[in-house]
Amino acid sequence: MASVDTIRVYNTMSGAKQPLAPLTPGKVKVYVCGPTVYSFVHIGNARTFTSFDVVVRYLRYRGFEVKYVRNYTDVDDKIINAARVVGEWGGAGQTLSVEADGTAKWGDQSFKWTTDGHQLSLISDGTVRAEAPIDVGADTLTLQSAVLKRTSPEIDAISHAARFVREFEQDARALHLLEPDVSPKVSDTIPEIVEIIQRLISREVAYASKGDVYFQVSRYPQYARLSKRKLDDLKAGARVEPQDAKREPLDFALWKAAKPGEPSWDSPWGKGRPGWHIECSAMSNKFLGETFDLHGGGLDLIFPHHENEIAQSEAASGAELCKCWMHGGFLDLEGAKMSKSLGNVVRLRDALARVDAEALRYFFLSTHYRAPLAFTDQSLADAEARLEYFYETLRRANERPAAGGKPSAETEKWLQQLEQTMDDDFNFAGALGALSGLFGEMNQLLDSKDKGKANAALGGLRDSVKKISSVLGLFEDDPAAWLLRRRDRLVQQRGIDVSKIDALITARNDARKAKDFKRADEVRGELKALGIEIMDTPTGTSWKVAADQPAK
RNA sequence: GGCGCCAUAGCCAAGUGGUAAGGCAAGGGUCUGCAAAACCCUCAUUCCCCGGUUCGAAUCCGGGUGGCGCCUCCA
Repeated sequence: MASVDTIRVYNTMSGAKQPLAPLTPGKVKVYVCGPTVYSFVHIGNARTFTSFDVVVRYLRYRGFEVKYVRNYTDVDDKIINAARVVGEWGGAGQTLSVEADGTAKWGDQSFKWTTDGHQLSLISDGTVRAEAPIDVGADTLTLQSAVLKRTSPEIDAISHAARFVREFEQDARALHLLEPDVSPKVSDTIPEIVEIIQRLISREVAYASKGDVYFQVSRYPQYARLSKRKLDDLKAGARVEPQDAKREPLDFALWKAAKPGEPSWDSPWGKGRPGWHIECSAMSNKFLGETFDLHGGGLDLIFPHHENEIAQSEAASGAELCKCWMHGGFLDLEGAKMSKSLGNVVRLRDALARVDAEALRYFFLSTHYRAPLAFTDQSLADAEARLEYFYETLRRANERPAAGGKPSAETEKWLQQLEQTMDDDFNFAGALGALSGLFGEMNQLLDSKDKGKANAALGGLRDSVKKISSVLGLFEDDPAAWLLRRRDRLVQQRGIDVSKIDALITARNDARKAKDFKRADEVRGELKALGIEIMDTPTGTSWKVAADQPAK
């Protein structure tokens, strides 16, 4: 094992890379902000989770014992709001059907929807088509001046959240995300949350007011040092809702008094539920202690989520929350960050139906985790084509006798390059460069005339690829199976008639046997016109779907 | 308005003081009955523009221009 004190990580707090230097040598404690489970996760979430998945995998590859915690926020305004509108709403002779998956139907029109708890917005083609104010107490919606009453039983927020925890788990498996060591939920952490809030009150940085509890930002002078904001600037933009029981505009809720129909728990301040940020303070403290090594999340969590987390945790414990703050860059869709309020969001599940999971991972790894990444059909198609190259190479390598063996000097060089580049703040794109070198070498060996020598070298190379595979979460499938599955998917997407292809290939091979090459080439042309490429190999003729158009 | 990030070939993208990784596309070649795949070669005297520091800058500093993000829920 190479020296492991060379890993450097960019810390948002300092704005610079720093040595990893774990609190306990050889062990790394990682906390990643997981999904708020109000609906299906989108590909932007998926990118962030994949980034930290690779970070954890790499640290383990480097010999660290990693404790990886990624939470589920299953108690939250967005969940409550979503659960409240999901279901059937009737009136005016029409039915509004609001589905948990984020789609809605009004008559024969289809929409995506969002809600802020006060109104339901129906969106199509990125434009809000209708807004329906919600009358919570009366359980009615007003859509285009028609008053709609709920006609299906309301889903409670907790089971709505539980469903999307399961959906997330399914997506995570499909994306080959490692299971974290602990995946805590807010609903399982209420006592710890209450306890930390009590401590904040006793330290006089928090106060109870009308059943709510607020963190008093002015009592925590170090506030906003992660986002590097000036308190005066924040005050200028702070919102004060009339019903708020806050002392000062910047104060934020640790505990919210229960409103009718909301999930709630008993507390010293009456029935209520945690505010948005406190759960991460409680969960990280419960499973990783007062101070841990790495805290990850998307760029957009810096303010206010992580800022508030720091304030709560550090005010409560008096200790530094974490040594290094890592933030993943956004995934851009059509030149802009995906915006839920406009409904231009691609769900991970939909993306996985179109493109191979490992191709999606490869795409996520094609640039540095902190840089923006544009989600386009072309880049996805490129990723899948590249993955096909890797798998084709591995398939060929698998046909050789499985001879163990030491990695060649050449292989060692590529491995070293991969480690060097990953050591420098997990440079994914750099790692992919080293990967290309490795596969180039493998193909050279596979093409080599000196089979004995090649097979010996191939053994060591294959082991090296396997190691890298575990780091990147790529090439986890059987190569032949992957290639076949991809072909099947393309066949289905393009509506290709396989029996026709088989017949044409047979016809061509008959022609070839008869040395009628003119006819054989004609058949090749016919197949080409169908979007099929054929390969003559020593073991027969195989075919694939030409990748001449982006995967749709 | 406040704060911050980014700008490298036709496209995607590494590189943060020592003379431009890698991928796609393109052109040439090897192999092949012909192809495909694979492999080899070629493909940025130059890193948005203008100044400055330095023996030396894509990399540091100053000033522009262009794009994006956060400041409200967001991965």
